[in-house]
Amino acid sequence: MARKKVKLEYIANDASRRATFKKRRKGLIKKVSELSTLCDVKACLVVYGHDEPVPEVWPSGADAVRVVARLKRMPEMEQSKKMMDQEGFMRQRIAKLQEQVRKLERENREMEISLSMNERMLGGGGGLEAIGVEEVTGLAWLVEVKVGEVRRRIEAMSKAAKAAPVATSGNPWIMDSFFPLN
Amino acid sequence: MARKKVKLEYIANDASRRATFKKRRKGLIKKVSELSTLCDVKACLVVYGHDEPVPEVWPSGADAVRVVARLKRMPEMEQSKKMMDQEGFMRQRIAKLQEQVRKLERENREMEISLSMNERMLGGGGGLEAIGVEEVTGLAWLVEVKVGEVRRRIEAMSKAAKAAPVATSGNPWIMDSFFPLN
DNA sequence: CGTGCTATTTATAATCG
DNA sequence: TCGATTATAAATAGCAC
Repeated sequence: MARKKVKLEYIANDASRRATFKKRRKGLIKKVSELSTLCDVKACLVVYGHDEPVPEVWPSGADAVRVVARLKRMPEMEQSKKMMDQEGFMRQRIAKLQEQVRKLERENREMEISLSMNERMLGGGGGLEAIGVEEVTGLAWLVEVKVGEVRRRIEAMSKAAKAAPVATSGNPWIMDSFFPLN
Repeated sequence: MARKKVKLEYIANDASRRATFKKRRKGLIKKVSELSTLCDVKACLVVYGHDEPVPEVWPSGADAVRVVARLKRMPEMEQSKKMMDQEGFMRQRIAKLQEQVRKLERENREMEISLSMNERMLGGGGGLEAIGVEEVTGLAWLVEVKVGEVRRRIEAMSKAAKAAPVATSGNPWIMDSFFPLN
């Protein structure tokens, strides 16, 4: 933004790129802090330098880093969903298990609702751009519970598989069951 | 940065603050993406809006959030019917089923506790401001830990499967792809 | 409340020492 | 390579609808 308009693409020239990086990162951090001050909102910026071992973080590291780290891992979970998804492994016996689990899940859900931590999020159906502090807090617990359920199911599956392996034609672990796309 | 120089302090005027927030957050996100593009560095920005139910996250904030939402939405688990089961695979699973049910029931109890804790945090008549980055971070960390547990569980299953192979047409067990360590 | 539209303030790309 | 300088590109505060 100065003597010349810059194209939005990778700056090949090494020196220029590094200079630009330093300047812009500095400006960015300033901007974030300003926004936070002016509007009193929580915000976090993390910038990993190519050669720098420790990323630049605002505000003071630890906390922000963890939050961001977690956030960045979420997409991986999405991948995990696809991974385990394949074609039938064990299909019919679990019906009853499902029933009971579902029942318990329903109870869980009712509690969740009672916590009123989500109609907004779930309501959008997909227009989720961000999570508020309240939502994150609520979600943390919710996720914990859900993850716990999944873990237990997996445990059961593991034991079952060891006890009586079965030949399958496809990929057995249909994770969509755990992480439905919709 | 315009008609008048702005003081670096909380903007008391509600309307002005909101307007400024929207404008600056937008600009900030643009800046982050530009830096990332120009210098090819990893960066992440998270902005929690006060009134905004949804915080803005860059990059792929939407995706991350969507995943969480999906977890939360995990209601019916209809597809889970396909999940396990193949040909009479788990038969005496009832026992384990019951065991799982017990565990889920325990979870319900735990959740009730969580619920009360959560209410306390969220309570106070909209005193959401009371929730600091600390709390959110802690919860986020908890979730991360839980997710890690599941991942390890799945890895263990993967090894077990290799030890006692099951005929498959694909290559279902590349868990590292699903749960990259990094 | 959101949408534009300037007038100015900032952020910076290029340059210089 | 690193600041300091400067000419421009961007961002945006205050207004008008």
